[in-house]
Parts: sequence; structure tokens; C-alpha cells
Amino acid sequence: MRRISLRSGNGIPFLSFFADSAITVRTCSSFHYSKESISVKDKICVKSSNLDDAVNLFHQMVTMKPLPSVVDFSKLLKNLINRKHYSNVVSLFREIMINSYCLMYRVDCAFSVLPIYLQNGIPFNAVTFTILIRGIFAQNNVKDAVELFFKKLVKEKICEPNQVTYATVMNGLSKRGHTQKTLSLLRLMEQGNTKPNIYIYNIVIHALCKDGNFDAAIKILNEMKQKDIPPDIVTYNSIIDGLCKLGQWEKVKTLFSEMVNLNMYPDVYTFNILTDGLCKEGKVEDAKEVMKHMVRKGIDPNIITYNVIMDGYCLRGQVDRARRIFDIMIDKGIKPDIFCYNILINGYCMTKEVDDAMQLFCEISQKGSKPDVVTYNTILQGLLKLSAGFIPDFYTHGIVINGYFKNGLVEEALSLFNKLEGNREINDIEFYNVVINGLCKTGKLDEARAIFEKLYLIGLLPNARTYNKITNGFCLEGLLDEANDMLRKMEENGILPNFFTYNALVRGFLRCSKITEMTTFMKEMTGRGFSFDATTTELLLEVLRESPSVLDMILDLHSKIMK
DNA sequence: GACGATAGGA
Repeated sequence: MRRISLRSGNGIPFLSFFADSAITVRTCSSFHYSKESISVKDKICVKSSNLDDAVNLFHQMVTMKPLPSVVDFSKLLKNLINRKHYSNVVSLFREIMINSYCLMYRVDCAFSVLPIYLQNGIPFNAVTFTILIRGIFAQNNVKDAVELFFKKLVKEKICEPNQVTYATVMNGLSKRGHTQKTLSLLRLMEQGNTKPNIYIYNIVIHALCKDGNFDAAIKILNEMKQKDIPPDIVTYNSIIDGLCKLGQWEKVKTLFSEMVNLNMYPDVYTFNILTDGLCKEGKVEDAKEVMKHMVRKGIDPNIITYNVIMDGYCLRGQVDRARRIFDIMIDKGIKPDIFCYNILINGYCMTKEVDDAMQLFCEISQKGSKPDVVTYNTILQGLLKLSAGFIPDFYTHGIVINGYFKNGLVEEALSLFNKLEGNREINDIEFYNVVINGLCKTGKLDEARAIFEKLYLIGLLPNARTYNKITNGFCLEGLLDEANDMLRKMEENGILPNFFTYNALVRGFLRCSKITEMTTFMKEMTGRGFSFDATTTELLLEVLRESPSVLDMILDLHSKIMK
């Protein structure tokens, strides 16, 4: 939890300082993701599309947010292969495959593409490696990223890393707290062929400022000046940000003079940094003056400016005022992002207005955003505040573990599970059901199975839900025989398969296109009075759309069975 | 030409 800093120092003389300076206007560009009117699937299916269309579609697909599934990518490539455009498939790979896999956080897939490079004699270059390294960092796998860099590029010299490669490695390291390693790489560059440029220096200076190591930052600043690489607005913004966060306003003022003397004028980043610094000290009024000033200078406040001011009000417990800023922002045509909601939800939680917090939480998905881990943490914290002395039980832990799995945080989920299991705090089958389900849904069937088989050792009897989760797990992996065995095992142990069991199996058959088996199975299912649920029906319709002949097959088999 | 640096939330 954050508090307003109570550092001394009255009135910040920025406003008078700005008043005389001629600040140039900087337009800021923003990204807009184009809305796809026709789905990717439809586009891929268009058989008449020519080669250029396919290549263009591929380029469009990699820039889409969220990215289309691997299946869609594969379909498009398969389409090209079917039309014998082999060389184009390879070149598409060369251009985008690895990057798109990395963007999808599937570095494993990205590496699986590398043999194609080898087979086709395509040389590795710095760009390929940079993309890979960035992807590995995105998975927070610092060790592998650094190893790839040092082993393949520095030691084996597969290709010469360029400035971007260094920038990527250094940025990856510094963002994860490895400032010293970042600094060492700067020194390595200075001795090597690839000399550091402004980007490299900015990464190092930013890292040092984040650590509050201004002496070192200023030292680097002087070094770059000596090497005739003049600091730019990014350099100054990083240093000013660090100083603002420490409340060193006098030094900030000095740097401002230096900047303006160099004909460098504050941009939207600079103003946001100042606004945030003031808000965090509880000086929202001063922050609003800065905001008015930037408008006068022709720099439009952006979503971050509004968020910073909103957070400033929330920190002082004035969530109503924050809410008014939120409404003003929307009036100005800025679409709130997840930060806006989290700030306001936190504000409501701080004043124990959990009802308002929950109402806002419900608005998030209605307005087209998505709650993230911070949203849930904030609400959890708010709820826990309401119930002082509350002790979590197995159910609470189950909810948290389920939340981890749903958000793809498998390691966190397992770590909490192992901790609780080791403490023998948990002796309820429902808790294990949550873990088994999470593992099955994230493709860790073996681990789910291991836990399932261990249950009797700890004296817990699986219930219908346990069997359903594991059966569904088998079905998701296409292991229909195992799923069927589980169904029979369930019956042997005196637990009747239910609506969910049958639906899981039918979906399994459908996914594997085992129509005959499915139809036979439907007899047993309907015989026991169970029908399809919404998910199964949807899947069935999807299968029928793709191959309408299946319907005849089902009807034919069904009539035979019913005779 | 692709690939890189600065501001906001628990």
C-alpha cells in the first residue's frame, strides 16, 4: 500500500519557471488498432484470394491485438502450401514467424522454427537473435536470454550483435533489476566494435536513476557528453523522474534550466513526470496547475496525466474528486484503460466504499476493458480490510489458486498449493479439485494425474467433480480411451457420471471428429436423461459448419441405434 | 527495412 510522502518543502516554483519559457508543441502519435470487420477465419477460407492477399493477411494478423490463434496462422500457411507457394511460406517464416511467436509468448515455438532457417540455408542475423532474446525476456527468463546472447553471439560469434541487440539485452536486464549487469554491458560495448549510442546510454541512465544512484547517472551523463553523444529529452526525463520521486525539487529545477538552455523543451512525458511527483506528495492543486500550463503550451494531457491526477486525489482519500476527473477525461474522448479503473477501485477500497468499487469492477468488461492481476489484488485487499481478523480457510486458498490458473500464473498456483499441502492445512477434496482442474486446463495433464492418483494415499476420496475434471483433462488432450476408462472407473467406485461428465466426453469425441463413437455415446447419455450443454452445442454447430456432411452421419447412425 | 530508450495502478 502506498502513502503520500510527507517530505518537507513548500510550494514548487515550477509555474513561474515555465511562464517565461517558450515551449514548442510536440504532437504525440497514438496507436489505433483497426477493427476487423471480417474474421480471420473467414479471410483464410476465401479460396479465390491471391498470393499477395495471403501475404498481406499474414502481416495484418501479426499486428492484431489479441493475436489470432496458432491454428489460424497454420491454416493460412497450409493454404499457401496447398497452392504450392513453398518459397513464400519460407520467406514469411523468415520475416515474421519468430517475431509473432515471441509476441505470443511462445518462445518454444519460435525456437522450433530455427531448423527451417538451417535447412534452407538462410543465414542467422542480428535481427533474428534480437527478436528471440526479446521474446525470452518477455517470459521473464533472464538466464536463457543472457545465455543465448553470450554463448551464441559473443562466444560462438554466429553473428555480430548490433546496437539494437545490445539495447534489447540491456533493457531486458535493467527492467528486471539487474542494473550492474546493464552497466557491465555498456563497458563491454565501449571496448568492442559496436559502440554505444544514445539509446544505450539512456537505458543505463534510466536504470541508475530508478535505483536512486544519481552520482553514477551524472557520471555517465558526463561520459556521453565527452564522447560527443549529446543527451536528449529522454535522458533528461529519466533523471528528472528519479529526482521527482525523491522529492529533490531544487535539483529538478537545475536540470530544467540546463534543458531549456540546450533548446530542449518539456514534452508530455516531462509534464507527466512532474505531475506525478507533485501528486505523490499530496500536492494535487499544484499538479493541476502544471496540467493547465501544459495545455497553454499546446501539449495535450493524455490518459497518463489524468490517471496521475486521479491517483493523487485517491491518495488523499478524495475519491469523489478523482471520479470527477474520470468523467471529464471520458468527456474529452479518452477511453479509460485498466489503470484508470484500478486507480479508482483502489480509491474506493481505501475509503471502504467496496460497493462502489464492485460496481466499477463490473463496468470494466462492459466498457471493453479487462480486469488484470492488479484489479483483483486491489479488490482482495479492499475486502480483507473490511473483515479484520479474518483467517483464510481452504476455500479462500482455492479461490486464489483458481485465480492464478485462470490468469495463466501456473507456477504461482503450484507454489501456493505446495506450500499449503506441505503444511497439511488442506484436507478437503474440493481444494484438490481446483488444482486438478487448473492443471488440466493449462495442459499439465501428467501433473493433474499424479495428484489424482495420490489422493487415496492421503485418505481423500475423489467425488464426481474430481472425476469430471480429470476426464475433461483427458478429453482436452484427445486421450479419449483414458477418458472412457475414467468414466468406467467412476462407475465402479459407485459415483454416477452426470451431465458434466457426458458433456466433457461428447466434446472430446467432437474435437477428434469421432462421430461414430460420439453418436453411440449419445445413446447412453440420452438414455440417462442428459442433454448437451451450451458449450457442447456450440462446438457441435462449429463442426457442422465446417463439415455439413457430419449431420447426415449423425442422423443416420442415430436412427440405426434407435431401431 | 526489420529490432531498441522516458511517464500512470495493488
